[in-house]
Amino acid sequence: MPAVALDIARATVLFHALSDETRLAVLDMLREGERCVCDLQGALDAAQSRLSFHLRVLRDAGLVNDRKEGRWSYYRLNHDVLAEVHDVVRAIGTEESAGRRALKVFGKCCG
Amino acid sequence: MPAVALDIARATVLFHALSDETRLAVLDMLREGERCVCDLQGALDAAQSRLSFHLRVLRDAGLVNDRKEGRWSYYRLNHDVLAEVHDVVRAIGTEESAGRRALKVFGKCCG
DNA sequence: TTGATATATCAACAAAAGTTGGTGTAATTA
DNA sequence: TAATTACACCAACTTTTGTTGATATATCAA
Repeated sequence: MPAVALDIARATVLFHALSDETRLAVLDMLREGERCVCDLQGALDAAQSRLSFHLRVLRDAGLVNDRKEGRWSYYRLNHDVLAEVHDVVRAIGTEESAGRRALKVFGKCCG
Repeated sequence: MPAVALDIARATVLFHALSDETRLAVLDMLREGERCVCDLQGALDAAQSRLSFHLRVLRDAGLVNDRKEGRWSYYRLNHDVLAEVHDVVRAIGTEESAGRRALKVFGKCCG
């Protein structure tokens, strides 16, 4: 019996959003902070509609938030949802044995 | 400049392997320990070739290891690779600012 | 040896995801 | 106001993934 139940449907959406090179490149850029679409476009050399498509996937999964200012849209990481992903991964590596939690990994960094 | 460089190609493979309900259900079962394919098949009610396909995706990504014994194949989680995923997620949520690492999240569980 | 079981793999097909080029709209500048 | 910019969204198409049913192989049991 798992220590923490996995919400498999939700996890699938999150991991799917993370499973594309363009989207990961976007997230990688957003590590440094908020960016407008035009910046991302320039840096990633992706066609505008393509980038827009990927940003929507990220936004729908909740991994990024956006904000409109004038004619620009600014995107930024949603750290809460990144933390959610983090927890999901941790849950997969955790089992319940003999009635109490046993961490199989992550000992170095997680309580 | 990111605190930890992301290996985007590798991360894509890992997240892709995690982005399917059947595969996550398999991993969820393996949290409790090693299982033979027949057990997984019974529990997940998946056609044999379908399950075999998904196990291969997981194995190719390194998320599970397998072992053959008689006519059974046993699969188990590869905790090292789960830890790798964990680190990737953590890296995405981490930025470098003013020359030193700044964790934006994960404060509760990670150093 | 014959037959059954466990599982991998393959080819054909179906479904989902990603790309491209175009259109629409709001904001901005000339 | 007219032209331009930033961006979302759509339809058609391409590519990638996943499913199904069949076949192949190894092991084990009778």
